[in-house]
Amino acid sequence: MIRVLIADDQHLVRGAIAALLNLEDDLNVVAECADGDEVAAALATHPADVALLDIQMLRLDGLQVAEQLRSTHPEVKVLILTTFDRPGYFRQAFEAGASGFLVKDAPPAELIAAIRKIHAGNKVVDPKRAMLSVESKRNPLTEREREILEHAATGAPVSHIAASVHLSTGTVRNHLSNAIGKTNTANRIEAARRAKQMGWL
Amino acid sequence: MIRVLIADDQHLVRGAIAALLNLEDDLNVVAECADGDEVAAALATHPADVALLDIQMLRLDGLQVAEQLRSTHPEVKVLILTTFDRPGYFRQAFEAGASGFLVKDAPPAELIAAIRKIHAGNKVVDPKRAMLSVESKRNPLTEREREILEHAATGAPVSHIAASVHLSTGTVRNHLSNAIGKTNTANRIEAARRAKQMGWL
DNA sequence: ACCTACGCATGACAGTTGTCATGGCTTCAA
DNA sequence: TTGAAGCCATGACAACTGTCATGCGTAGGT
Repeated sequence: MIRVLIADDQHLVRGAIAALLNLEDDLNVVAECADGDEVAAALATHPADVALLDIQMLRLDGLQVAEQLRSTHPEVKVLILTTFDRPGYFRQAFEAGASGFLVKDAPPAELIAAIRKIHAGNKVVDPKRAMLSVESKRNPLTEREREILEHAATGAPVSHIAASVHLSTGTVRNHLSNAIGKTNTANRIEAARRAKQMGWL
Repeated sequence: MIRVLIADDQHLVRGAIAALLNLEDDLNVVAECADGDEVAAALATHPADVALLDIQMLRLDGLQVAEQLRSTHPEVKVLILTTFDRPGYFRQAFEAGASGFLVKDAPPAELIAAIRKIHAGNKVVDPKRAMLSVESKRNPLTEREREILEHAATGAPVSHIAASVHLSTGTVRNHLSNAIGKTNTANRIEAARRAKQMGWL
């Protein structure tokens, strides 16, 4: 019997996936978490073999949880789930110690198969995605550029960004200009979009 | 036995919800659709009592399908499902003839209860959301403003927008300026975000 | 027929943004 | 120690953006 933990911020999806998995004779959902920061506590009372972690969670995202589990619960295998298939996620997932990576667009049978494979000690890798990942480069943005780009994504003018980061407007514009260059885009908005898409943000 | 159709572009979520519903003795998932434009065909071969429609679908979204079903299959009750709880969606759902509206964040039991209520001829309304909806105004944007704002959301410069809409740059800027005014924001980016949030886009 | 709302367009002005050159400061590795 | 890389800052220029006044045409409603 494979014990499964599910972490996903959408209650309905979480419950539905649990129902799906419990239909399998060899799978048993032992815990459900609405956010990443509940995972550790859940594992303490409900030990699991495989953790299904959604990337998009409010307080602590799936990648961070995976990173955490690697040291605190190395016996728990991690399968990262995500709604959006961004190139950077794939690499980040495995860097964080995950054993598998699956998009929510995949057929249910694939999820079930993936859980079994992972439990058996194998990695679950989509060849197509793996190829893409090789091409996608590592985050070229500096800490500051990331920080400022995040503010820019909200549409805030330079003056606001500068104020909230405690920098001069000139410096902010320099950082933005750098980010625009590195993302190969034409303005801060596209830069922010691209960076997010690449998983750099 | 209540026959249910599910339309959601994420295969895993679709299948999982189906599994969840099939656990109930009085519910039976008779069809699954990956996009809104498959619903009509599915209903032709698999008549259903209740249609679960996700708003976010690529080719034909849940609201459009609801609108369509109102005339072509008035006997099918519609329950709109959505990931994002935007004020405008709620109103739009009922304007499109839906019998219920549920966020994917709701507990699974609530979905099941909602389906039964709807099948019994009742409307499913979350009181909190209904209150919000009263306050939220109807879309004040004109067709053109919407169209241009959508382009602006991608970060494209005015010149690009103008080219792809076949207008002069001056006109585009006027439309944007109007949209910015109507959304009570400071620039096109914030305007686009606000409009999306309000369900105006 | 008249008013209103919408779409389209220009031109002009001020403000914001992207780029560049340049310089000073720190940290880290060769 | 020297150099590279990052961070911060100025100042200046060109380009882009938001606003406003003004005008014309078309459709809808009264």
